Amino acid sequence: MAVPGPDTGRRVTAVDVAHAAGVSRATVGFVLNDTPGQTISEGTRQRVLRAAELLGYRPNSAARALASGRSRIILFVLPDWPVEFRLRHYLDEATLALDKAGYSLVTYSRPGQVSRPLWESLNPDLVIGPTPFSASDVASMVACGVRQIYPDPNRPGGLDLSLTIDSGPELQVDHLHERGHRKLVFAALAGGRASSLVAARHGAAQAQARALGLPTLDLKHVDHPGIVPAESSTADALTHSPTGASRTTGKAAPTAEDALRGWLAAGITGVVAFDDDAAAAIAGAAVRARIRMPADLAIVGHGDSPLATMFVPALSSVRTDSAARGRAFADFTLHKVAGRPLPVGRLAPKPTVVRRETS
Amino acid sequence: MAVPGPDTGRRVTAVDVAHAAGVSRATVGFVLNDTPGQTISEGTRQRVLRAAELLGYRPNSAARALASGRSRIILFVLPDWPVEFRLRHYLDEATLALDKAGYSLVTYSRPGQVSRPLWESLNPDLVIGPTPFSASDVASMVACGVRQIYPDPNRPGGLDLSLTIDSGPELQVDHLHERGHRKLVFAALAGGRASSLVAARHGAAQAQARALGLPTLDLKHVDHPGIVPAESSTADALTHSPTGASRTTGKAAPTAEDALRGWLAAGITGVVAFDDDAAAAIAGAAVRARIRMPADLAIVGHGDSPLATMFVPALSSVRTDSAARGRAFADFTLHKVAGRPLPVGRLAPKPTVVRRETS
DNA sequence: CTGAAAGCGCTTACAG
DNA sequence: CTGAAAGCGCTTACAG
Repeated sequence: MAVPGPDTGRRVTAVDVAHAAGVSRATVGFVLNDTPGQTISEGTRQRVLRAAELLGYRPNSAARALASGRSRIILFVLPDWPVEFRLRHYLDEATLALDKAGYSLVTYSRPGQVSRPLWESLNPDLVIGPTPFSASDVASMVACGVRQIYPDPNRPGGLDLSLTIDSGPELQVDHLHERGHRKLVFAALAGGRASSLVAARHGAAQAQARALGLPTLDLKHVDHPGIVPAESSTADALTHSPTGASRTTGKAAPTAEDALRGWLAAGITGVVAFDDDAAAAIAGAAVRARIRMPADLAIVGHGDSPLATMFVPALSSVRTDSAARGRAFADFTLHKVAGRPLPVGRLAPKPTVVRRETS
Repeated sequence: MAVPGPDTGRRVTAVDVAHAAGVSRATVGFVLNDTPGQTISEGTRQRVLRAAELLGYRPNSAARALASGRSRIILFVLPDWPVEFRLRHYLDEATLALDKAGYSLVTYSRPGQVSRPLWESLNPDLVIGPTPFSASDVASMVACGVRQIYPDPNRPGGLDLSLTIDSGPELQVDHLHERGHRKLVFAALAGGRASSLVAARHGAAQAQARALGLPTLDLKHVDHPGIVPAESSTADALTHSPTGASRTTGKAAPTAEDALRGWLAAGITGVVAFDDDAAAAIAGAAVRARIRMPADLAIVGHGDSPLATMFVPALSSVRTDSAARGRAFADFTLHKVAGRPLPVGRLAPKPTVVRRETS
């Protein structure tokens, strides 16, 4: 009888390990899963472990999922909007922490209408995303046996663990305030798809401005040719031309430089940018308009992307500890799948302002 | 007897559908899977389809995978290096095309040493990555029953479908050549992790320079404070300070501006950048050194990232049709899982140069 | 301390 | 044209 192994075609199963170790199949499972409530003699344990190692045994996860009813897979549905640069650190840390607990993290960016969303083929134990799922998505997940969904469709209103909001906007406002700026605007790129996130960050910045006794902090949209607009929001759009010359716009939109000068004329001296892309677009327009930074206009971005250090002038920006947030995410997830209540008083990692040349 | 459905806790199975449609369980499978070689009467077919629809039946993918031995999952292992901005378009298109054929695409960025790599929990039919897998990874995949691995570990040497190399470097050289530049360098950021990709692109650029009768195109590494170096490559490093003032470097490295002037003094007028980050770092140094672009120095990036349009001056860059490449990837994958040979003469989508202000 | 056995929900020859 | 039945490789009460 050929011993199954890396050489033969057939995959090694628990039966093979049981044979090799001279025990029953169930015992193999007990040893390998550290099943509680079983008392296995140390000798048996070692024999099983050694046999499994020797044969290169890997449990078949489909069989395991079918028998146990749990896949040990966590599905993370990525947001629609461009993901921040540091998401990878975040996910790497979360993956590591979940792996230690025996879970696998799968990230999913769902394009348009697929016929089989990933939760259908993966049978995840838990699905989590940054924004609420549509009713039909929830129904589909439930039909696929997903036990836990976050944000919880039964308690709409918000995430238990905020993946999208940090205290960045507050910090941006504080920073500009400390440096003597009083009249601020909140600026985002027109055509970005993260409208809910823009609104949330703008709201947070506004609240902080109010708390500091500053005037109302308006939301301005900044056009940029590199960005394809999703919906036109021409109201307060600021058009930016890459060359300052080759403009073919039909509408008589003000040039970016003119608009910026308008801001300055209105007494605005500080810009809270939604993200570093918006900060760069505005800083670029300021460079072309020969507006001095930070003397005439101060700008603080959000995300601390490579763009912030690359840009000339280098962009001040808010940095978050992505790795710590990734671990917090894993922590949240593990508590949920285990059905344990979340410990109270856990601290979200605090972001910091990295000051560079624009503030 | 309660009819199982969205309301009851129990998940709907094929047995429920069979009951509702008044047929056997096997027939349900035949209808839903369009099993070839079965002749089902139209009436039966419709009854089954309607019952499945009504009950919201979703096949249990774990059971299906266990019984059939195929998971219909494709695992895409992301490269180690920062992924290009347009990867998302690429993956979205690939996901869509694979979905149509009944397959799911899962992307995987593996952090450090996890105890259970994703191919262990997913049982993918095929694993594909941009660079060859280590021997231990291959062994692990084989032990987990992965049938197909690309790049093929048995035929080392390269990908059948190039995910990493396009004809971008050739185009960059052509573009600079057309615009009258003769002495060029190839520049990458020091500390980037994509060393194999840097070498490949540099090689392609060099070959094209040779074909055009240009002098040898050296590889230069550019330091940038925003990038954490993986390995030090101090040999020909170019240090870039974000403020031009607050430098605390111990070593007496030349300033970025000085180094750039060195290039100019050596007669170099064109830079083929590995990616847009490298292009931006060099363009930024040029701005600070008051070197005119493209009059004194022309730069062409690669990837056409948002950075290229954001930067001042806006960066010329090579753009690839990511969506078309994503479809080509799906096509490749589907041929492989079906065991069909790849049609010959398929064309990789051709990239183009987007000329902006640096060339 | 260990094993025999049922069951998870499918697929797939095989038999009518 | 349709159904009865074995089998995929696990987990998990249950019985010794």
